[in-house]
Amino acid sequence: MTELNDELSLKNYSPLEVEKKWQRKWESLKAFSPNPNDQGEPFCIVIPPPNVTGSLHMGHAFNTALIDVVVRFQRLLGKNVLCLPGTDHASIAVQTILEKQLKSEGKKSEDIGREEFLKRAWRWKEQSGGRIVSQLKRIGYSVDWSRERFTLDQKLNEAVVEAFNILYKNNLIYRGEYLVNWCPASQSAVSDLEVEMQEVNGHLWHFKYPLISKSAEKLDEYLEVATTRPETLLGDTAVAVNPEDNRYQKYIGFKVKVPFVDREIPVIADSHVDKDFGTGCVKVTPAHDPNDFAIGKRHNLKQINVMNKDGTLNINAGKFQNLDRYEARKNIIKELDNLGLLTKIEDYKHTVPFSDRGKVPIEPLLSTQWFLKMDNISKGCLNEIDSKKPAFIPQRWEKVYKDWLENINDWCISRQLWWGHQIPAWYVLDESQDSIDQNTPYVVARNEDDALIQANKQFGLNIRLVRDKDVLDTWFSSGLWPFSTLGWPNTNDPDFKTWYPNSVLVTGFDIIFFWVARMTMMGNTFTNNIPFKDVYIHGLVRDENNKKMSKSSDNGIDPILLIDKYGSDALRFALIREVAGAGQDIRLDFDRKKDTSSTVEASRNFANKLWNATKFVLINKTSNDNYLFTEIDESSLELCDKWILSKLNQVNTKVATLLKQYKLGESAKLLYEFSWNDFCDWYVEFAKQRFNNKDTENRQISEKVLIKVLTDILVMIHPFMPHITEELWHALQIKPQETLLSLEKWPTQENKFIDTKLDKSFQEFFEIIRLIRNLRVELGLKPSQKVPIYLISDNVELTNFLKRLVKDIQTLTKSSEVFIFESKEIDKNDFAKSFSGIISDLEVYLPFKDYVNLDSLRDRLNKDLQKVTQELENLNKRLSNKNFVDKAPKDIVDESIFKLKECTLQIEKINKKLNLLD
RNA sequence: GGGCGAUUAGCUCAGCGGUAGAGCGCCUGCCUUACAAGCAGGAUGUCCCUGGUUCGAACCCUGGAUCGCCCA
Repeated sequence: MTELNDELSLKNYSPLEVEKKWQRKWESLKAFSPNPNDQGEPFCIVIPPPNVTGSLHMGHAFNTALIDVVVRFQRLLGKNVLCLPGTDHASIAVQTILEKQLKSEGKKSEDIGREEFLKRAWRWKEQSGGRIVSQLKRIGYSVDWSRERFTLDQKLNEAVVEAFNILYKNNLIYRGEYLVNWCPASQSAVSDLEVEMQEVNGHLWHFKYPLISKSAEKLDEYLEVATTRPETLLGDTAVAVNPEDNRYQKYIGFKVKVPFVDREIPVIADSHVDKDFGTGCVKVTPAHDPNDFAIGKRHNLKQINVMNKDGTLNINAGKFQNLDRYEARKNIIKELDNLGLLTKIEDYKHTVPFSDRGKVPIEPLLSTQWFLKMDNISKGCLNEIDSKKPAFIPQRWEKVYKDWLENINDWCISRQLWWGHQIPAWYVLDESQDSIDQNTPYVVARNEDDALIQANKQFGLNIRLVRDKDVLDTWFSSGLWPFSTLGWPNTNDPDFKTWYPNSVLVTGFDIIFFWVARMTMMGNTFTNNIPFKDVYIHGLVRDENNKKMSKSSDNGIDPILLIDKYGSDALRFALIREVAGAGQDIRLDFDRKKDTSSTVEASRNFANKLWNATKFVLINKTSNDNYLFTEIDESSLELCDKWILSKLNQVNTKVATLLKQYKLGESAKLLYEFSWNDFCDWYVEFAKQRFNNKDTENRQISEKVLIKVLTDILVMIHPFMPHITEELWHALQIKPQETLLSLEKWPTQENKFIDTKLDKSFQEFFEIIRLIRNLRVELGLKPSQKVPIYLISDNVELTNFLKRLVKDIQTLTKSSEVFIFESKEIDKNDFAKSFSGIISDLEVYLPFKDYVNLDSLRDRLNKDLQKVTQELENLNKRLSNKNFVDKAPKDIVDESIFKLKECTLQIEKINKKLNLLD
């Protein structure tokens, strides 16, 4: 044995050591850095980039595990696989963190200026991003680190600028004044998707506006309105009622007076007003509410903005100027009450939009922003859906994707932040001008020089340029990720040519809109291609209380905790084994006090099992000769060899098929069962018996089969548990040490070994072994006590089969001797007082009169009798049903008839035995 | 209001037309020279309820209950 094997056979499984070793080796060998010219069909996954702010949580670990299984499997299939890693810059999140830091220093971002701010941001990115990369490496991700990308890399930045220019040139980008979701915390617009609706306990305040008639006379009548946001009344420009509403029809065309600001506003009719909500009268604030904005457009209402960007009220709020929006609300209610205008306060549960990042209520605010026109772009993707571009797995998510594309709104892509891709638009000012408003002309270009040339052409030479301060939504650049990472806009880049479109996108369902849809739209627009063939959607990791793990609810579990305890292989396997269903969420049983998880522990135990099975093989291997790995000569195989090879090849076929369909959980379970139950529990035990024999030829065959099966198991499990399988595979010295299992080939499926009839025979055989073991337990025999057993049956096929396995029966049941007879060969009366069991057409006797407790024997037989009788009844019922016999498939009917016969026979035998006892 | 998912052993979940499974936990016995991170046995279920389709339903279809998610 070599040093390596010595080491292994002495040692216990220590995941961390093994994992560190192979992670280093893979990296130093650049094992996963492919060349575009390598042979093999190209296969490419670009990972969903985690954002640099975070440290990794279990959700990332899950996503990573899934991707890595797919990628490693495809590599084993011989494809030219690229798995490209990276991170995204997360504009808002980073900005928020940095501003917090600054605040603790008593500073604001304006104090240090954009340049210094960005320096800090980059510094911070280096730290934080580094942490994520090291975490990903500890999971064992087989990505190409040499191609790692970051959304703000020079190249990717160029791609963003190019994309913006193309879109602008095609009239798809415009600058306009719209109601946007304003986050007063981060002081930036955010997109619809970054808004989360939350139910809050609020109030519905009712108050009345004094009416003024058409002839401008002040009436002693009032119109009562109800609102959840009284402070917005300062910006009201109308009161609307439903035209069908009899109560208010007469007032249409009248005016009301808005208190505090003394503005007279019209009473208008709009069919969108719900008669039954509140009082049926709606105050209309076009500058502060999306519905009102729409009403305002329909009726040409003025838009009066009463709020500053930090959530305080502005000059239009009159005496409430400079108050915070919630402070103002209190004051206004109080004063309305003083004026006798407040009529009612109701408790009211309603949903309020919150900023995802800022965690404060969103303020719908009128402002000038950049927008991307979506209708044509989304239509392009909708047209591809029917041809399964992309193909969603599971398919039901296609509907979610489609619905969103069909009901899409224009995308507000500008953010009032510094960290990100600055918008490549320059405002054109003449020398004297220094302020920019919505009418200021601008040019869009690839850089400032080009912008100047353009601007000079259009506006003459006496101008100066000021670049737009805003940056683009992070998802704008993420949308380009599948191709910007591969060299786009240079479509001649070998990476792009080889690996685009990507093969599959693997991601959580929570990100279908943010990401999947944006990528398909961008991809389709810029490359005329949906950027990936498949989209494999998985569930979310939830905590022990079924809550989604997230930073904000502080329930995240650091995967590194579990990796430290059980190893990455165990964590990966556990996560995947839990995900057999079609994209269900997984709940991780994690004990927060002890940092333990029984699911992950079970997977670690499985890894340990593989470790020890390999140890067993190494210890018993008699030679390092290559004969062990040469082709197996079928004629020399024993029954159990044939059986395990049959199983192996079935498992191989099934697992390969399942993996191609992204049924990772199911394949993991199958491999677990086969390795543990078939290989370790049974085949290794068969082998032991043969190792005790002196027959060296037989022994060598067994060694050969052991190694063949174990090797295949290691290869097939490798995508799930890459480190331990790589270690064990090397320990077996199947190939020269410099080769890697990671770059090996998936085992060939040899159908000639598949023998389902043999499988059935062995199933029966195992049942017989179990029966004998049971009998021994019931007899109270100690494990060390060896007794003879008698097997009696008139089924010659069965007895012949069993005769070939006599030695195995003996060792597996710890019997001193095994006798197999046909009933005519013996006198059953000799066994009258023996302890016995019956299984289909076989009787088992343990002739130990001294031990026999007749009552317990009778109990056992009666119990069996009851069970079989019940089954017989069921079968009888079934078969006496004419409809069943006529309509059910023939094999089902035949099977029932066969079972019926078996049952009858067995009952007969049990009864005979019972009679003998009496 | 619209849509999607879940409901199966004490717990976490598979199964999705032929009469119920796994892991963990639990009970019994074993340190059997690969493995106590183990071995051998064992117990445990109106498969949420209700109709229907079918020879046959945990599985398909009606309706409902409970929980969760997404969109408005």
